[in-house]
Amino acid sequence: MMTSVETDIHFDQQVAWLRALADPVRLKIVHLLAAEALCTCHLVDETGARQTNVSNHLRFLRDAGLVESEPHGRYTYHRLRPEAMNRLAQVVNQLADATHVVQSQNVRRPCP
Amino acid sequence: MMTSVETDIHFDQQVAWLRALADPVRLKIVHLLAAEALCTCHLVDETGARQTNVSNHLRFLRDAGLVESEPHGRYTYHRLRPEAMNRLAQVVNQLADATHVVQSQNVRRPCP
DNA sequence: TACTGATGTCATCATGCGCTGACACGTTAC
DNA sequence: GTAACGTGTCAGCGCATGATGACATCAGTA
Repeated sequence: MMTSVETDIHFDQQVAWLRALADPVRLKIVHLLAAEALCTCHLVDETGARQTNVSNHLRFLRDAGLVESEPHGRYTYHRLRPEAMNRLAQVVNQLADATHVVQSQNVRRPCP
Repeated sequence: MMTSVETDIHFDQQVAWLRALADPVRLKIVHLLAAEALCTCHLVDETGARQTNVSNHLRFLRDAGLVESEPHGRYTYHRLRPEAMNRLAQVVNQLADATHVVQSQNVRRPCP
């Protein structure tokens, strides 16, 4: 049984993940990284965004826990973190599943 | 084989869904609606937000295609749209699955 | 060693987002 | 019919977000 603090932390984590994905450039980056690990310069080419902007977005994604980065000489490789992507998928799946139950059984709270 | 236009529409739809969920109040509303259909007044009570703010958020969720609303006398019931939640879940699942492949096979693009 | 290249940090700015409150409109209760 | 209630729209405001460019730092090359 989750306490209120644990629930809040988990909820805030969900918001952070979703915010991270809610920007077009960042979502594009995540789609690209879902196919292969890439350097910043690859992401700059693929997205068409300025290098500094890509760097800012990657910072955001890292802070949200979705991406990890690793220096490789003068280059930096970025990849998605599977466990974070999994947990996000779990949340969304639970919402989608619950939505079906609510609809099929027409669950609703009575009006006051 | 999707054309570029179809891809863009689909991508924009993803961004719209994610933006809809990326606000704390809206995510809270979605969690609540995943449990049961609710009136605006219920959502006002549960979220603690102003009625007009809840109304604004519901407009946003409807425009994103995640929620549908239906008048019920002086009340309005809101519910999540299962097909939209499903499609969102699919997108996130695909990203999570692909992430595992990239990691287990260490797929990466060579540096320039 | 000097120069080039990749990348991240910092500061700044314009725009858009989220919140608020007045108000209009439809429904319900008396 | 009138008043109360529920809700959505509109307009306005303050702040956060996303983009930009200068610059610093580190790695690679000649």
